[in-house]
Amino acid sequence: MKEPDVLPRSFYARDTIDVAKKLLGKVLVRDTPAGRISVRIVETEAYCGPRDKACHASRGRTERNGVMFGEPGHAYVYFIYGMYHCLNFVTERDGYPAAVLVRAGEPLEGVEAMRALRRKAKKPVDLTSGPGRLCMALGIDRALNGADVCRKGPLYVEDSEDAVFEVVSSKRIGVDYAGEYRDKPWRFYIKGSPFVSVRADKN
DNA sequence: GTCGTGATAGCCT
DNA sequence: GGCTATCACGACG
Repeated sequence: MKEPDVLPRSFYARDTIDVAKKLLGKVLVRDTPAGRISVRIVETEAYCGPRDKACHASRGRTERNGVMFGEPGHAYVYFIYGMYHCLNFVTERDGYPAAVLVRAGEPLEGVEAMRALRRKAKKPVDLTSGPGRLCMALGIDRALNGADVCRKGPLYVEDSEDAVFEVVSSKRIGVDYAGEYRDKPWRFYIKGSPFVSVRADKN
């Protein structure tokens, strides 16, 4: 069996909504000293640059969101609600601040390692169904902010065989403050996947 | 099963 | 000082 390719920088260096859709079904890999953990990405959201009021970059460049202003194909990891981390991939051209939030995955490899990192998950489906949960299960924190995900390292994304699935779009979660951008249908997930986040069916 | 609420701290005004 | 790209828990039934 041929080794899967790591998604190249050109994959991320294009329209953010495109990237968000195309990431569905791809394999997110977390290499740790304790072993390899991987999930199939089943849910994403697009945050489309300075005009998108839901995007952190809409209030200008800061220490926190600086990575988003840089080269595509890097991880933008931030801390939220005083407790959780969220994982994003920087998109578009260098200098244009946009990113895709990875909201949920389907566990593939390293399930035991994920369970150890997320003792509170009662069922397998609770391991990675939500942006905060996903980061817990994969041991992702701000140490990985800025990491290059276009080559093998602690964090990267592999291409996958083209599986057949239907993509559903809906409003993004938790962005009610974003004015006219609140209702943009920039959340995408794999139809029927039991691993999408808990608020999946709200629209 | 669904609903409401509290936790908790970094970030920005 | 207010807000946040969330989650877990307990109260219901």
